[in-house]
Amino acid sequence: MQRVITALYGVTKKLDQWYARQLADLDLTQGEWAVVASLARAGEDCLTPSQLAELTSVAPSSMTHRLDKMVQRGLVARRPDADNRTRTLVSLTADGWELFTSSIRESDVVESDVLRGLDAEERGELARLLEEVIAQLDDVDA
Amino acid sequence: MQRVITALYGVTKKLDQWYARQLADLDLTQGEWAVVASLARAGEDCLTPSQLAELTSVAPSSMTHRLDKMVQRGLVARRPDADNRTRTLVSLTADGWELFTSSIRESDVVESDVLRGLDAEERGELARLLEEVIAQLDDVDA
DNA sequence: TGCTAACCTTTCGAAATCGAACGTTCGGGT
DNA sequence: ACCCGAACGTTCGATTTCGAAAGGTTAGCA
Repeated sequence: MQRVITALYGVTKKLDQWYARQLADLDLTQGEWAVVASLARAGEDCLTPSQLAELTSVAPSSMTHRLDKMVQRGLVARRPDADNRTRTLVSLTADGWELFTSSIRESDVVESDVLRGLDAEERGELARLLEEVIAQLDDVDA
Repeated sequence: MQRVITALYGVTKKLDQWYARQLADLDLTQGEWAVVASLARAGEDCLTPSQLAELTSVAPSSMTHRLDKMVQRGLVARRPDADNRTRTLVSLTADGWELFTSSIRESDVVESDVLRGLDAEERGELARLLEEVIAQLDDVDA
């Protein structure tokens, strides 16, 4: 079913363009936004650079540089883990949180625009099918 | 519906890993494969570097370098367009075609693996929903 | 014809990314 | 107590990518 894969990449390509446009206003890279969003989702728990690299599909060495920039900009903070001194914990600063909460509204608008063509039932069905595919892929990986 | 977007990116992320693994055997980048596939899909018609850049979501200047490497490797060929001399036409060489046809079988295997969890009807439904979303996004762009 | 605006490709410097190697630290085994 | 393998973050050099500017070509228009 080449058709499914083509459609999949078509949607994500469009979606990337959407996000790139929105993020340009915030002077943020998609990768940097992925870091902010990951940390926000983690909530109180901090994440390590390795975890962030894994979550955002990037090499650990790239994450080092990315975090350097974001620390310098005051969005995130690094601090050593008291329990395991090989680890470093990364967390959102107050500015980072503010940037997240202020831009999440825009993001909501985007998502509703993206899915405007589908009613609630169709959205649920789409999510279900995609999650089914993910589950299969997870099994194959393991 | 954050759930849909999350699932979407989840699938494409897994899918990218899949393709990266398969392509590693051919010593090909995903970007290079995208060029080969685009040219193959175009068939007899040649494509310009700009078109390839657009199709593969990359800057034109990046495509120049990418094509340099692929020409040197003998996968594609550049030749001037007789009708419009600002244009350059890119086409697959015999080696490029061979690489495409030989690897397309692997690709088919991958895709059937990816969608193993869905029956024919579900696949059709998934494709339909995704294409609906694309149509909406196209409208918004225009 | 001559001129201008637009387009296509390439070149160039800057930035991001990657893979490999390194130093440090943790945990298990002897 | 000691050593060794594994994990973690970082540094380094090489590769890839991007944005801006340059060079060359076409099409429209006076």
